[in-house]
Amino acid sequence: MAKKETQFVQEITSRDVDFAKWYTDIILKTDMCDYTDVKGCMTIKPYGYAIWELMQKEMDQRFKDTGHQNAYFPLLIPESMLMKEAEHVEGFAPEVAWVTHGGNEKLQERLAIRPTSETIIGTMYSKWIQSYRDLPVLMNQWCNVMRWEKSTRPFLRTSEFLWQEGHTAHETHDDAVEETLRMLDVYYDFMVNVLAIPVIRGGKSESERFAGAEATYTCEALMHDGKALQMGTSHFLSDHFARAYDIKYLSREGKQEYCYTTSWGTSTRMIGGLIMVHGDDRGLKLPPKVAPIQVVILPIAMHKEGVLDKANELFEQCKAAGLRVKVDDSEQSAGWKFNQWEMKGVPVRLEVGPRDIENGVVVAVRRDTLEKITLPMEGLAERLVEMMNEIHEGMLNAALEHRLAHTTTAENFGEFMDGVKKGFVRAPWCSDADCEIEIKCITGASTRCKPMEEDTNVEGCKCILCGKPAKTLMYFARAY
RNA sequence: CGGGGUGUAGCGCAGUUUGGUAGCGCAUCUGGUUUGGGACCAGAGGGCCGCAGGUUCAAAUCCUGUCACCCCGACCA
Repeated sequence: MAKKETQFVQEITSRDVDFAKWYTDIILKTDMCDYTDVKGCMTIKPYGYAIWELMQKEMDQRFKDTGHQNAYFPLLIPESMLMKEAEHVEGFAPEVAWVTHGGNEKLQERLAIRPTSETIIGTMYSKWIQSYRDLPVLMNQWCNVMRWEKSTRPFLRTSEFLWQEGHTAHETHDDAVEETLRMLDVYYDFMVNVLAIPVIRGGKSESERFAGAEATYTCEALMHDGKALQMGTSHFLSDHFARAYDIKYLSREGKQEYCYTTSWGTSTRMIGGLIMVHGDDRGLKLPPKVAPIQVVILPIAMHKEGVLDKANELFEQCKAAGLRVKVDDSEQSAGWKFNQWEMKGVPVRLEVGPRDIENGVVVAVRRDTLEKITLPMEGLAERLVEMMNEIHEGMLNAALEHRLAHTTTAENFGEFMDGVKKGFVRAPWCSDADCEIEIKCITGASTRCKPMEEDTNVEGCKCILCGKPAKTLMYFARAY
């Protein structure tokens, strides 16, 4: 017994001992991804990609439900096109990868590999939009983008990554703001109700804003090690890009007006968030809605008569109930399979052995609580469907509890310093960019967001660092 | 981009100081016994020692260059 436990520890580094090593152990050993020899790029293997596909499906449905359509725009952006919005260029220039040759010939104009598509989509929109009757334009693109990052980490920050970027154009300022917030809410709904990650919605500080945006809203999650992760952003671009890319329409009053545009995106980075929020020393822990396998059936002593048949019977029953289910009839010892599927994060494991068959029951083991529950075979699938919801709720609550336990409200700088070591810190802040930089230098914490669901009125309070009158309550944290 | 570290079988590593036939554990394959928390016995396969130059009779080992990855900073809409 003792020996077996030791062997397990050797396989995955303990989460509390070395969080970074634990993270890479999990993604490599659960077959989610692999490194390639291309700088900062990774291969997403079938198990990781299956999770992404489930995320895509859930998000895409939400985009459709809010009136958006999918489209596809080119990977390569001519340099001159990219250069039109000054602030945008300045923000992205350091991380753009360039195509300089076509075959053997040097190109007259370099082509940027898209770091994001505002510029090329803006260019297309200017051709497509003529009249207020064409508005709003609500499109989304599923694609890859490339940003030449200096340091990379699988899923969290890679040179190339998969994402979705929504781009919309509207008649009025208010319409665009409304869209920006609507999509933030779609993200929130997705993260809470699909990923079981309780995120904080809010506005970014000026310096953390998207290059060229008037306002950036974010969903911020707290990882188990107390660092924050920006899970998704929604930008109100005002008429900045419309002016740069000449997106104009003839108004109801017969005048040429600039559109107001938005953009919003989420990426495979969320997979990293999923791991770091829910995972434990046994490995991955997947919320049922994005688990490629929701129920794994393990026949015990499977060569004994009737065992495999019963397992397959249960498989059919679960499948008919709409569960993603698998029978593991591989020639491994039962103990090995237990650990393997726990590591892969499968929400429920069913054990079926001769003893169970005799008694007309199966043993179900929940991945989130490791609780063993004996269930009658009768009505099993229905019970499991319910259990999926219970697991989702359980995981969401556990993550929320962890977040609340690692969120402090700082009244002085000493409390701020202590709080930053633990997780989120709520503090009154002057909104000054220099003060923000200083806080980051001293504590390593950056501003995460001005929360939308909390009272941010700090009238009469002083800024946590500089002591000047505070303008707002702000969330701070060290971040990925 | 600075400071440190690592590249040897699918994974984890030894061997490098002092040049001399490529090693270990796990995994894999074959056959058999097993299976309720990481099973056992017997046998087998697997390598351009990151890549490119150089020194040498001889290089995983010494020298030069280069690439990639990891950690700490800086950077990161």
